[in-house]
Amino acid sequence: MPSGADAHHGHDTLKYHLLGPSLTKAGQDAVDQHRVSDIIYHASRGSKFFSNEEAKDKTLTDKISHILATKLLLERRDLRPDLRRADDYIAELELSRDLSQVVVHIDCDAFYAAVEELDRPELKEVPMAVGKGVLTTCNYHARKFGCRSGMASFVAMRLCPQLVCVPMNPAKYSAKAEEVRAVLAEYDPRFESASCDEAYLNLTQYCREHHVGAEEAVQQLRDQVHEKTRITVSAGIAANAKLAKICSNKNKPNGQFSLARDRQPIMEFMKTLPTRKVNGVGRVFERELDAIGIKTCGDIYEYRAYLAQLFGQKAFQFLMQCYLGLGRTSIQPAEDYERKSVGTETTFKEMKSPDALRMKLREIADELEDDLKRTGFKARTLCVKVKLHTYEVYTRQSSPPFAVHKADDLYKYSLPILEKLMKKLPDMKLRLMGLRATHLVSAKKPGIDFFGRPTGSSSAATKNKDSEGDWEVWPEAEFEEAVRQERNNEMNELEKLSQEYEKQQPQPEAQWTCPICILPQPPNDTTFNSHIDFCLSRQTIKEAVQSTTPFTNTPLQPSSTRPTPSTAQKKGKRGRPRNEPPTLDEKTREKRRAFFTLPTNPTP
DNA sequence: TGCCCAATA
DNA sequence: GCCATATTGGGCA
Repeated sequence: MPSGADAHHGHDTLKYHLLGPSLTKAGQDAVDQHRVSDIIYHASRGSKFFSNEEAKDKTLTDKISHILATKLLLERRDLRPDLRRADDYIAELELSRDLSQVVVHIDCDAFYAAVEELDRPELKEVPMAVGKGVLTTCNYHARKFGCRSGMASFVAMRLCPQLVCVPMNPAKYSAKAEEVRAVLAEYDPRFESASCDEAYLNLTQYCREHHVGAEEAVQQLRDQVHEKTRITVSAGIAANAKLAKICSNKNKPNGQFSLARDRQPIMEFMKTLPTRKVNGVGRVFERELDAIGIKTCGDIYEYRAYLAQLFGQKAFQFLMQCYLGLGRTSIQPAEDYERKSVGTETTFKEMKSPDALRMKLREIADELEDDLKRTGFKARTLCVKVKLHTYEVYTRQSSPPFAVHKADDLYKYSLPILEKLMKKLPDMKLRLMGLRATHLVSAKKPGIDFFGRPTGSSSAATKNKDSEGDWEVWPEAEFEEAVRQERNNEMNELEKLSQEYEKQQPQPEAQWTCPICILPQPPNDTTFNSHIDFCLSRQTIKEAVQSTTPFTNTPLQPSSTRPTPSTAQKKGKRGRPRNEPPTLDEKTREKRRAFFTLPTNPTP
C-alpha cells in the first residue's frame, strides 16, 4: 500500500506499481503481497521494462509532489466558494439519485481458464494460466501464489514454478461467451455486454413480471448459466451499474452480493470502500488520492473543496458520485454505442532498419484494412504509434485528403508519419508499431446527415448486425447524438463562463507567499512555478508539510469579493427527462494534469 | 481545434 | 523476458 506523503521513500511505490493493474481482482486477499512484490521486483530488475517503470514512477512521484504543493497553497486561501460549489453539486446529485432500478453485474469467474478447464478437467487441480508472454487470466490455484492477469509469465513462473500455461483460444471463448449471453437474454433482452466475460442487466422488469426478488432471480440465473454452460459466474445486485460492478467482486468466485437499494446502506457501503475498487480508479489515481489523504470513498467528502482544483472538474464530479455511490442506471446493448476508432498494433523483436520498419508498417496497413472492412469504416485520420526499445511511446497522426480504407492508401498516408518519426529519432529501435484509424466515416452510407455532420460518426450505431434493423435504430441514435451535442455545448458554455469569471477576479495581492519557504514572492506564474520547483527540490514534501502551519484556511481576501459562479449547479440536466445522474459517467475518468492551473494569485 | 500523451478497463 | 484494443480527458499551440 502506498501510504501518504512518505510513499516515495525507497522503492515502495515502484514495487506497489509493479504488482500490476489487477490488484483488486478476487483471489488475492490471502496472498502476502509484500513477498509477491519483492519477487516481481527482483525478477524484473535490470530489464528495460523495469527502467521504464522506474522512470514512470519517478514522474508520478513528482506529479504528486506538485499536487501536494498545490494543496498547501489552497489551504492558505479562502475555500468557502469551492466548498459551497461542492455542496451544491452534492445536493443536486442527491436529487437525481435513482433507486428504482435493479441493476445486476455478471462476471464470469476466471473465464478463459474456466473454459480451458472444461476441455481438460485435469487442469482444474493445478495452478494454471492462459496466455503466452503475459497471462490473460489464471485459475484460483494460481492466484494463491500471487499470479494475476496482466502479469508477465516469466514472473508468474517465478512465483509459482509449477504453473501450467496454456495458449489462448479466442474462438473457443467467444463461443462459450455466446452461450452465456443466451441465458442472460432470457432475463433482460437488452442487457449490456461490458466485455467478453462481463455484462450488465436491468432486472427491474423481470422481477416485477415474475414476482420474484432480485436475489432469488439472480440465484436462478446463475444456476441456469451453470447448468447450460458449466461456467460459474458471480453477480452483484445494486441500484446502479457502478455499485453492481463492485458488488460482483464481493463474493467471487461463484457467489453473489446484493446491496440494498436505499440511500443509507449505500452511503455506509461507500464509506469504507477503498477508492481503487471503483471502476475508473487505477494505480495512478489511487496513489494521487492517497497522497492527499483519501483512501476510501468516504474520505472524499472531507476534501471536497479541493478536488476540482487539484484534479479537474471531471474528476471532481466523478469523485462526488463515488462518495454518494451514484452511477448509471440505464443499461443498453453495446451496439447502441458508436465506435470511435479502429486500430491494430504488434510487438516484435527490436528492429531499426528503415526498410524493415517500412515493411512492418505495410503489414500493419494490411491488417488494418481487414479490420476496417470488417467493421465497415473509412478513416479520415491515421495515427501511427511506435514504442522504442526503451518502452517510450510516441504517437503521430495525420489526415489524408480523403477518407481511406484500402491498405495501399493506409500505407501511403501513414508512411510519411513514420518517416518523420525516423528523422526525428535517428536510428530509432522499435519493439512495437501500431496504426489506428479515427474520425471514422461509415463506408456504407457516406454523405452528410441532416444535422450537417458527416455520417459515420453517428451511423456507427448500426455497425454490428448490419443485415437487418438498421433503419429502426437510426432516429434514436440521432437523437442520442443530438442530446450529447447539446450537452457538450452547454458544458463549453459553462466552461467559458467560469474561465471569464476567473479572469475577472480581483487581483488584490501584488505578491504571493510560498507555502514552503514562507517567503514573499514576485507575482507572475513563471516565477511561481520555478520557485516552487526550486523549493521542492531543496526540501521533501514531507518536510514541507511538517514545516507549514496546518490547515488554518485563513481567508486571504474577503469572500465577498469572490462571487460564486454556479457552474456546478447548472451543469447536468436542465429539465431533460433522464433517469440517471447528470454526467453519465461510469466512464468518466478522473484526471490529473493538476500542476499549477489553479487560479493562482496574480498575473497583472 | 487538432495533436499528443497518459490512464484505464 | 512484460499484450492488444478502445475510450477518455487534459495540456498545449
